[in-house]
Amino acid sequence: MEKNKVTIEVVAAKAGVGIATVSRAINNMGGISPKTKAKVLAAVEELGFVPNSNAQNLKLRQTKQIALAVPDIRNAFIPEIAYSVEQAAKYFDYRVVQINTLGNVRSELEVLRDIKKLHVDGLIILPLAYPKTLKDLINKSKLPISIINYGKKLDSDTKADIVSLSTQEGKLAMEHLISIGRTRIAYAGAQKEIIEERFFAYEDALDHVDPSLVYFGEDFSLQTGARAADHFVNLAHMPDAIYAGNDMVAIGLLNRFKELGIRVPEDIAIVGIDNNILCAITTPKLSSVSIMGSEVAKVATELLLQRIQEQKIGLYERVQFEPRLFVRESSLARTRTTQYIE
Amino acid sequence: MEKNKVTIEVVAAKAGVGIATVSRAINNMGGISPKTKAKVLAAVEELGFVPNSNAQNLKLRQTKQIALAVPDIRNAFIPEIAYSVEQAAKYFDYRVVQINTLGNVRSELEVLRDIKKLHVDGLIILPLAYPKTLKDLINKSKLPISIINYGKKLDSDTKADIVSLSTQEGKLAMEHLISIGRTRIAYAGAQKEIIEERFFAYEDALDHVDPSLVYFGEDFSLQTGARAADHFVNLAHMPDAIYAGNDMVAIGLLNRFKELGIRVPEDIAIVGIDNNILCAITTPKLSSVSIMGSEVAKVATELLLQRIQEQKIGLYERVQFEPRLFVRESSLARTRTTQYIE
DNA sequence: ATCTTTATTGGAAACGTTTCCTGAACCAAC
DNA sequence: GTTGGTTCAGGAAACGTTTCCAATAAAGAT
Repeated sequence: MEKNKVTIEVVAAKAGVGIATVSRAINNMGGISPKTKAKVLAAVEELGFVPNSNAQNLKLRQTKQIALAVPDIRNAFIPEIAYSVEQAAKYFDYRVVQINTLGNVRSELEVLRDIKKLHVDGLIILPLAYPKTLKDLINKSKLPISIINYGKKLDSDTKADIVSLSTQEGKLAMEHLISIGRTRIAYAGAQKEIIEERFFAYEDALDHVDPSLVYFGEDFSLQTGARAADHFVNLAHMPDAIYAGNDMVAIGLLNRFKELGIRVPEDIAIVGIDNNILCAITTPKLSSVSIMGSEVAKVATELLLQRIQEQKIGLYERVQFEPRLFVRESSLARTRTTQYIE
Repeated sequence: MEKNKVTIEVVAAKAGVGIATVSRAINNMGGISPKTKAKVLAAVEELGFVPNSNAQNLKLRQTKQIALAVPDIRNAFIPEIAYSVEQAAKYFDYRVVQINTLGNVRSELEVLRDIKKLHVDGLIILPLAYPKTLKDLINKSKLPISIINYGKKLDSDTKADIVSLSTQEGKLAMEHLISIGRTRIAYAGAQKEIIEERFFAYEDALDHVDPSLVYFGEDFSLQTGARAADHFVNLAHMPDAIYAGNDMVAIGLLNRFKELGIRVPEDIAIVGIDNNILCAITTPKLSSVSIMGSEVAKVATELLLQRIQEQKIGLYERVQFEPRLFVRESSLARTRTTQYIE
């Protein structure tokens, strides 16, 4: 690897000054005459000197890095979040280390447990589940943490800034389906343990839950959607609307229904959640509720970095973003159906 | 930030040994009796000691981190690559720092120029363009670099491992369109400077290029596809097939054609490139050529980390991955069209 | 019992910065 | 020309490891 041995000392020698002076010059601090400063900077330039960040960080007790732990960068709205975090961090001159927890609760806890080994100044985590251990580990941790809260209310005494993706998106979706006159509404998503709120919203919106209208798959994927479609189709009494736990599931439903010759929204209306880029390109276009992922990521990052820089302790923020409903073809009201059918 | 002041010295005191012994214990090196080792490890456990990586790295002259510079994590097959890199790096106990160059050539060069400031042991870069400066900067750099080569042949004297996403994917796509009997084939993509090979494959596959059948948009996006569709529709003599520079463009075409009442593949066949997850969920399903992104990313990462660990110098690898064609509905041959139309 | 050899151990230097603190140099004012 | 106050510069300590090297203890050979 043959690193350049250009250290601050070499620069000092070249410029004919002491190392302290070089340090002052490159960090442009006061207490140095413009003339020597220029001299030093010239030497820096000529030698191509770059301060060794390990040494700097060792001395300054920081790393200028934060970690971003997400379930899986390949999923739905995560790239958007990763992007948003990276951009916000860059503004503070911070780098982002990427960690995929792989939808594995154990590895989420591991991240927190080994957080010191991570070699970062702070952590942004988007947890999949919220076992009691999670809060304990967070509260025990000395590191600033921002949580991007996905669906579940966290105990208020959690020692972290929490930016919540709305917990109302399910309600919004359900209200929408009801408002367009659907009465037999189904739910499709992963087992409720993963993102409970999504399913609770379903229960809450209905007087009575028909168990046959609830389909729990393994995950929030296209496959889950396809299997859910098969399940609903085989019912004696099919639903007339489906609230899908996320867009991938919704698209899985859409596809399978198309293959089965079931019309959306005439036979069944569908609403997804996340409002990802795919919604606009499915057939029919998918109605969806946006949870404002990139805005949330930005705020979570800013809170974290402010906390780090100000060495703020306690006074944890709670920010809640409101969801937005985007009505597209998959949930047009029946009275307007003719506009859609060509 | 109130760091734990648990240093190796505290552990040494607790265990009643010297600091050198502690170091030997935690890095399980030889020359230490099992008994003392156990004693030290117990103290480590009890105090929750975690070695300060800045100090370690300063001493060892490494960072245990690599940077991944991609145009934009939100685009098409990039998340897959980022994921693959992270997983491969984890295997070597390395972390990945994420950088989005934002499709900006200048910022790509900046990454290379400031590579020392990046505080990493190596770099994986997926460049958008290949100005002469790029090679110069790479060759001048002392840091190990793996290039994920996207479409353009690099000079063979580039001092980096190069893993190439195939340059034959365009050829494959064109041959496919020709094989299903299409004669008036168009191209849609970004201006040719960005990924030249994609367009060159188009030129190479044809005896004569009709300029009206070539549409260059600003980028490889849905919008570019939509605009291309408008362009082709207004032609006196429409194409009967389109080779799209990537899937997003292809999907943009697909959508706009649907709105315009033009049938795919009956009126116009379409083939995209990347074979991303969307291909299976469009209507009609999109034929596409996969460039094997995650395999490429894995190999690029492994080469980089091997180079780092073995301190290998010179002997740069060139790996080429072959593309794979996935035929779906958007490019079914006309004789089989009836199978598709319901 | 004495002398080698081997297995463990601890002290101290080094990695490359930042920063405290002391010292020199300069200037103005008496 | 001495004094007092600024301003600027440099030496050295400290950050928390790893590792060389010397030292000690244990063990084996004579």
